[in-house]
Amino acid sequence: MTPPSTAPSHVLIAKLESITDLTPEEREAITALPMRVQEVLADQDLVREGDRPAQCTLVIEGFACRFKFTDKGRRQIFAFHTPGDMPDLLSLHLKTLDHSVGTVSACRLAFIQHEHMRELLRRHPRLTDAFWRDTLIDGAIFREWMLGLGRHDARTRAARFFCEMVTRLRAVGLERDGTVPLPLTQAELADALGLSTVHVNRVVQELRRERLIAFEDGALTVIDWAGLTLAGEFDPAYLHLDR
Amino acid sequence: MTPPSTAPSHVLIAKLESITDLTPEEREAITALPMRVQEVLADQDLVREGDRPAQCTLVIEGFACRFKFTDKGRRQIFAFHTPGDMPDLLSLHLKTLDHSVGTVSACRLAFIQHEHMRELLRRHPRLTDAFWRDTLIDGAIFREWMLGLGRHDARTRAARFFCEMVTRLRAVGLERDGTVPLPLTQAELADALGLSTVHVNRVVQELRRERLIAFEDGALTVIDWAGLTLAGEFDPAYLHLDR
DNA sequence: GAGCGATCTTAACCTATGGCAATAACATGG
DNA sequence: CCATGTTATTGCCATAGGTTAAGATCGCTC
Repeated sequence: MTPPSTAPSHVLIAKLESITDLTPEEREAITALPMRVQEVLADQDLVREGDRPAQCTLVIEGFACRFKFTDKGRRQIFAFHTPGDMPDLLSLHLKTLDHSVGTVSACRLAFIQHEHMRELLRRHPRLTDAFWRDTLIDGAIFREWMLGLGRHDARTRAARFFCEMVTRLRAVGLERDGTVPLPLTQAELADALGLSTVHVNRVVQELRRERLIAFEDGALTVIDWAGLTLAGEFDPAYLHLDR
Repeated sequence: MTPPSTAPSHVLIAKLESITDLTPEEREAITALPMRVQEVLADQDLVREGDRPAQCTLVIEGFACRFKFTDKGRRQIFAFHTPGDMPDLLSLHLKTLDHSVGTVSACRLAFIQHEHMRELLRRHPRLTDAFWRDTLIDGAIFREWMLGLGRHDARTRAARFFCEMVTRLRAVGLERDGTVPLPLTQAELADALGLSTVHVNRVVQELRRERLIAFEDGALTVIDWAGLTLAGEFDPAYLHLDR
């Protein structure tokens, strides 16, 4: 992992500043937030459906996801979370979690007690708005995935997913010369796209064959952005990266 | 339509009290909220994707929905909204709408200027939490629909949808001896469930034949709640009706 | 009460995607 | 270097659900 040189709150500030603006005092208040930092291996559950957490999780490094199982054991992944995201921020207002949160890759995480979050928001109403806005964008992403799950075919769904991830990762500064970290297996992709692993494989290969993307070794490179956005009918408006 | 005897804010208070508790002052502040009431016919767009509304909509009577079209003209409905709901509350923090809102049936609506909402929330931080919580429950419902769209077959999806609507409408007092208003065409149902109208018809008839529901004339009656929840793998936890 | 539009229903046929199973390609640890 | 586990790939066949189109119903309106 990278050296712990960066304060854990930096990624959070960067994330918030990708969707809103912060005053120096607000940045300072966030930096002063008490956090417990911890390294977690890949594929670990952080909180489970039905839990009543007393703290929020902040992703500092690595990928996390939110998911739920069908009674028959089929999994749907609702969201992937990247550095700066708080996958269970909603636990602040929804006492018992209606889905699970887990790591996808090895992660460095920070845990923030609810009481500290509440204190921060009480003192800084504009931060309340910022975090609220963040959860609303979360919801906008859900809707966009719903549109895909309900009305787009497999290829379109995959293409738009790749578009979204590139756009989001770019917004928090994780793009390096056209390449973005995306440490997902095809099985995880399948659970997110509502497809079988076999069909994900077919579709990913199709996108590769069409020279739209390269996706290997946990990294995604867009070869043909115009082509990919066209294939995915992608319009980033729903990400509300207004800045 | 029913006589305008009830103040428009009453449904909003009832809705909020189904998910949180309010003090007398808070109820009063909501009642004092300036609203413009208006009747709207069925199938009218209220706001469209890309709009930048300066007001929020409150459903007083009737059904509204939120939706978006694919480039190829296929529609996905994200949510149905019932009396007490504010389908575009999110416009308070997301300047430009990423989806449209329209009426499903004829509706009585109230419009509240953003500035008045902001003023209310500034004065009553606990109401901020309540409305935030409401948008989070909104998100929880999206996730549940995603699980259905991605991982449940058509019959299960339909059954769980009917379970959800009954539960929600019951929570705001719209159930009358086992029957609930549900003025949706099968085409609208199809757009919500991510199916074709033909297949919705097949599945609805199946649920009727199994004597689980009656669904006609804009009303839904559950004949066999145990059977329906089983068919839909329905667990109302995600609705967070904790009260 | 004839005509019209919306909705629902049924049928016949078609296709995108799923399920299963075998194989390949790597990593990892001993 | 071998054994093992995970992930990716390929092929074959099965099926849920889509598509198209033709009625059937049921208000409405003129």
